[in-house]
Amino acid sequence: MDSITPRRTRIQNEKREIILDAALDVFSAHGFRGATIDRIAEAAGMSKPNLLYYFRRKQDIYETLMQRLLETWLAPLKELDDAGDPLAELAGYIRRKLEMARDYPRESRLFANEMLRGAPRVRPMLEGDLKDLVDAKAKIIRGWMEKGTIARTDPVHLIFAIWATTQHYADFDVQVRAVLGPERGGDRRFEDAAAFLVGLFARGLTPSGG
Amino acid sequence: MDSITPRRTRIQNEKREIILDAALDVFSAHGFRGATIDRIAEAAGMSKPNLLYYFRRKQDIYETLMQRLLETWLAPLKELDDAGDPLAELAGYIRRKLEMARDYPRESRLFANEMLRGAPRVRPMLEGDLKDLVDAKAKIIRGWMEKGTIARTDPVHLIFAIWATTQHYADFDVQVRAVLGPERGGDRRFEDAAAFLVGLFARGLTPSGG
DNA sequence: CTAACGTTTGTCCAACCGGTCAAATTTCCG
DNA sequence: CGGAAATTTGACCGGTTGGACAAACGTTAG
Repeated sequence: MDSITPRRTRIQNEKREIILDAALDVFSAHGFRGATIDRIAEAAGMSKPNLLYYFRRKQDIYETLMQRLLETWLAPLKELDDAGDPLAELAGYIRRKLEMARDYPRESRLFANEMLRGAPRVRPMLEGDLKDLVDAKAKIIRGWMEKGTIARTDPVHLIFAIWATTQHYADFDVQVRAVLGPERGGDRRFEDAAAFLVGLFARGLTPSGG
Repeated sequence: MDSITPRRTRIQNEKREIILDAALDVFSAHGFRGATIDRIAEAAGMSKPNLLYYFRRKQDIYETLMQRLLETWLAPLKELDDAGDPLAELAGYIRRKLEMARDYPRESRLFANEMLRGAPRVRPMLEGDLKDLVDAKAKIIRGWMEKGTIARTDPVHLIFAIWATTQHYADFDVQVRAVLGPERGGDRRFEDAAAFLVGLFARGLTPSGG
């Protein structure tokens, strides 16, 4: 990447943050094509040309957003610790991912949308950084399996399952709420999900016999 | 709904199918806004006005598609049988859903996209038919739990987990392939996923003790 | 104060897009 | 065959959208 970091004024830093936050709203709700510069500008409380003064093209906003997203997205997995107790480590990972689904649903949906579209803007990083990280963590998990601390299964598909089940609560939020109904679909739903998922994976990963 | 079924000629039936298939391609790849009538018409091998002769508005195509999708989407869950062996029934359900992710990825992505956008066109049915079906099947699962055949957990979150893990292989296909790499990301991936998921849920649902 | 620089906006434009329409062509059926 | 109905298309239209631009306005350092 470019090593030149453009000098930015105080106002530039502030406004860029405001724009990025507004853009996250709009992009995550409507997708790249569905989001218009006008809407983002309105959400950011400024005129369209003013917004375009800070980001020259719509793509630039989206790419900046995506770049940041990817960093924060991998953070929870990075914390998975070889030295910790396997089941506790995995339970902690599930909880962290679920908290991200709860606290950063916009980011989750933005990411999901990019994947649905075939990851046109981030495929190289999926095959690079992401694959490397997953491989490294899969190795740790495989180590635990070989020691017999957890049941023997496919570590990569296990990671997929954790991603899928946790992100589901952000990406398919409407469906989750609709099916759970007004009571169980309220704030409780993340605690219920955490209890269920931690239980499911714990039992699913407990070594069967000897 | 309208009880009047419009009379259609042979050509109308054929062309409408061609259009719907082309539209499924385009909508599932680009979303509603990202899909243009021109692209759908091109994919269907006809001119734009010709396409609009069969479907007067873009929305009509989308809604027809969505209506059909919902029917086929719920079919696998409907098959869940009270009288069958609980673990075998659930394993069968997982396999069926995974086969759908493999054989109908466009439908899966179209549905995922609709959910991501907040289900603007199908929310009523989520709260109606879908909720009813899930409630009914959750009752069956709860029955099995009370009989002690499977472990006691939340049946609805269990269904969510099955949906999430299976659809993941269609919706996040790019990511799955990228992380698995060229070898394990080939045709094998669905068999590997099936083996992993059936195992995970089987162990996760086996009653712990007495 | 003032010149230079940073910020903001009204106006404009070309491309795109959903949809219309009338005219041309093809299919169907007696 | 022949005419009516169904099908197909080129041309067109109005609205939207991404983005350009220059002029106006604000800020700040010397």
